[in-house]
Parts: sequence; structure tokens; C-alpha cells
Amino acid sequence: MPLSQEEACERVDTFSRELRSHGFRLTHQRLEVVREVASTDSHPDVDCVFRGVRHRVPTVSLDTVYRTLGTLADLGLVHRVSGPTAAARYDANTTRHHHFICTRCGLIGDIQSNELEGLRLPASATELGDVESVEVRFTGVCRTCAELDRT
Amino acid sequence: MPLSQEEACERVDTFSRELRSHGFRLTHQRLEVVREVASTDSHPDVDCVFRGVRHRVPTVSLDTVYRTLGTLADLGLVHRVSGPTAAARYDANTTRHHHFICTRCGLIGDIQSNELEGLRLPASATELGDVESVEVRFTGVCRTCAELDRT
DNA sequence: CTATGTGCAAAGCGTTTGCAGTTAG
DNA sequence: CTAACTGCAAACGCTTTGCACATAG
Repeated sequence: MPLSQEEACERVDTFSRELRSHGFRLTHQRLEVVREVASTDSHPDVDCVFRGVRHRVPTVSLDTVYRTLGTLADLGLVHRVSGPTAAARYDANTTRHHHFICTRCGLIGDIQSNELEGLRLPASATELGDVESVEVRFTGVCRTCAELDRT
Repeated sequence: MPLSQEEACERVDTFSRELRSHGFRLTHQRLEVVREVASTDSHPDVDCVFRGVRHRVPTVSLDTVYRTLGTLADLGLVHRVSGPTAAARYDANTTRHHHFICTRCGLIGDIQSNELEGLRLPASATELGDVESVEVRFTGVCRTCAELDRT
């Protein structure tokens, strides 16, 4: 995952600025976590970031990495890909379909769409490997939760 | 999640047949787990299926539900939505993009595509709630893993 | 009859939390 | 100086596993 030096620096700057502007202190540990996660596009997990940071800050704890990545995610500066903290959910409908996922209550609804059925595989996907399935995930706030907000 | 009686029965039949044809015994417990998961499109989690089954088989254990759902998923009869078996992974690239996920090694690669950028939200999605983001997940086997298979 | 499946209990893993000491601003 | 942050260790929730008993075929 080659990531240009400039791009990485720019991210570090943005992350630092955003953290400060939200009242978070820019500690030594945080800065190194930020550097680590900003320097790659390989979607590292927490332990991977931890090991990277430890090279430069041997006393850093795993908890701090968890907390910092959590903070960055809350601010929308990084995204979580793949399972966060949820129990597995099963779908007995194995025909091709897609999902709407409510970020508030966890509701998962099925989506059918002719436009999506007709999707062609982008070259950037087939270059990476053999694509066996495609799922589109729409995330947002469901009707019911939006209703609750309004009151 | 209204699911027609016929559809549910058809699923139970298929699941039972597939289990047998793969050499699995069709036990009382398994049959009820199959019935439970086949009777809804609400994407239940393991505990939810467990509670449903327990109404009819009070002695069933949570482990059995885990094992049966695992077996069904291995056979491709049900799908797991929302990742379980994985540590959270973080992505510092918050520009709109999509992912290729290797089911063998867990590699996550970024996908850019003009066609995907132009996607319109299907009505079936906007009906469920306010869509805040869209992510397309291509899953399959990456180049490297496919190479390993060939040897 | 025998290989499979079950229930139980204990362990595993990623993650979160309470607390006392540390530190940025 | 003080509120915020850190590291530690313990707890947590979901899931898996080892084992003796039960059971489908």
C-alpha cells in the first residue's frame, strides 16, 4: 500500500488540528498513534498499530491505542472497516440483495434494486482477485430512530 | 419482516436436504434452529435464535445454536451479516471509496470506480431511513491466496 | 453399534472500564 | 495547577473448545 509522504503528513496535520480543536490534548502517545494510522492504507487492526507505535514509544499501552483510535473514529477522522463490536447476525436469504444498516439501533433491512443488480465489476476490483460476491451497505439512521430524535 | 409461510417452509426443506446430503445428522435441535432462522428476514443474532428455539426445545444449549448456525454458514445456506470473527480495522482514508476483502487472508484493498460514484440511492433504501454513507464490499479470494491454491 | 452431536463448563479473544499516578496546557 | 490522559489489571461480551454422555442412522 504505497502512500505518498505528503499525503501522510497532510493527514497527520489534519488529525492533530481536529483533535486540538475538539479540546483533546495532543499527547506524545496520541501523536504517534495518529502517525501510525495515517501512514498507511493497509487498514491495520489495533494490534498492528500498537506494534508500530511501540517501536517509537516502548511504554505505550494497548489501551491507549484503543482509546485513541476510538476517538479518531468518533470524530470521523478514520473509519472502522469490518466488524466493530457487534454480535454476528445471520441472513437466511441468500439471493443477491443488499442492506440498510441503522447506526443507532442496529436494524438491518434488505434492499433490492435493479440498478445495483446491473453493476459491473470495476477493473480495480478484478485486479485484486476473484470477486465472489458483492454487497452494498447503506448506513444511516432508520425511520424509527429519526422519529425519536425529533421529540 | 413479513415472510411468507411457503417461503419459510421451502427454506426449511432446502436446509434439511442440504444438511443430510453433506452427511450431517438432522437432529431435533438442528431442525428447530433451522426453522427459527429460516422463518424471518430480520437478521437475528445467535442469542435471538437461541431464545426462539428455547420456546420449543427448553433444553437446547447456546453452543448448539452457535454450532448449527456455523454449519449452515459453512454450507452457504445462510450468510453472516456484520462481521464477527475479526478484529476491528481502521481506515485513515475517509474519501468515498469501496473495498475488496479476501476471505482467505483478510486483506482489504481500496476500490475506486466512476460507475460506483455515480450510483443513485435506490428507493428501497431511502424508504428505510436517511442514508449517510454507501460502501460496496467485493469479497473473494485475492491474487496471492489464489496463487497459493494453485501449488 | 458407532460415529456424530449435545450440553456443560471453562477458556479464548478483542475490547472496555475503574482507578491511581502522570502530564499537557 | 488542574483537568485530561496514561498504564495497569481486571472485567466484559461474544464465541470457541475439550470432554463425557446421548442419540441418529
